[in-house]
Order: sequence, then C-alpha cells, then structure tokens
Amino acid sequence: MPNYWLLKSEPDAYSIDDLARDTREPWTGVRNYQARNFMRDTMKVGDIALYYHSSTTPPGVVGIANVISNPHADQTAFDPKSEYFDPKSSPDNPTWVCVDIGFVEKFPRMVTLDEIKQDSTLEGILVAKRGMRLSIQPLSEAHFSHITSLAHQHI
DNA sequence: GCCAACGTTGGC
DNA sequence: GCCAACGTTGGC
Repeated sequence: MPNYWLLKSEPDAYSIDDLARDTREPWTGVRNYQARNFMRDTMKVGDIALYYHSSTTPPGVVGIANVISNPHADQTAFDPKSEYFDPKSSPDNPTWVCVDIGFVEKFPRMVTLDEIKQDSTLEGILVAKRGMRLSIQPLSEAHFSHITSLAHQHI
C-alpha cells in the first residue's frame, strides 16, 4: 500500500511541465525538519503525490508524481554557490535529504485551492488549512482519488 | 505589496 | 528552557 502525499512547488522554480520534461528530479531544497522527516522516515518507492503549484494565481493541484528513490543526501546543501547551501550539512553526516520523484501525469485541468476548500468531500485536507505552509504534506487515499477525479471532470 | 501564521535563532 | 525578534511562506 503506497502512502499519498501533496508536494508544493512554485511553478517559477520547478513546475509540472519541468517535471514532465525531465521525467525525474531529486526533490532538493527542502529545509524544514518536518518535511525532511517525511522524506527520510515515511516515504517509500512507489508512493504517490499530488503536485501542487503555490504562489501562483490561482494556486492548485496540477498533476501527479511518484516516489522513485530511497532518501539520499541533498547535494545542494554541500554547494556553497547554491541558495540551499548549509555549512552544517556534510557528506559524512547529511542534515538534509531528498527523494527522487518521477513524472506520472499532468492533469487536463488544475483543481484550484478554492475548489478544494469548497468541496465537503475534502474536509480536513491539510492544504486547505489556514497557515499550513508545509511543503510536503501527507494525504489520504480518498482525498487523492477525489481530487484526481475532479481533475478529469469537465466544469 | 500586505500580512497572518509559523519556524528558527539567539540572548538570557 | 523561555521567549522576543526575526525570517519565510504563501494566500490574498
């Protein structure tokens, strides 16, 4: 049984189209301990994630990715020229880890945050919670399935 | 651009 | 270990 997740990304930084082009990408740059712990401790190969575009108008879910690697050191933490450089992280004892994600699908339409908030079936979904800034969020299979079916539904 | 919410830092 | 200050996120 896979776990389900929601992955946030600003499309200016890395969009679903970028992932579709690259087909896979190490999910680097996570510098929040809770999000890191999800990747390090709970994510496993075969897990499935909704891909969410944040800081855009409107924000919303735009597709599906999957987890295709075990956790490994986030190399950007070792690069002094990277905006994600962290001198406290070393290859011997990496502070920050990431998993590789793969492209699964770009939805025919975005399911907007507003639509998610209006939908009573999605009650309790973390991304709709006020002040929720976690960039990697656990998701129920029911919520995953519902959003996926909305995305394939004409409106 | 504003600002609420939250996480992190650092002085004590 | 407390907590004020600060920085960041991200919707609006």
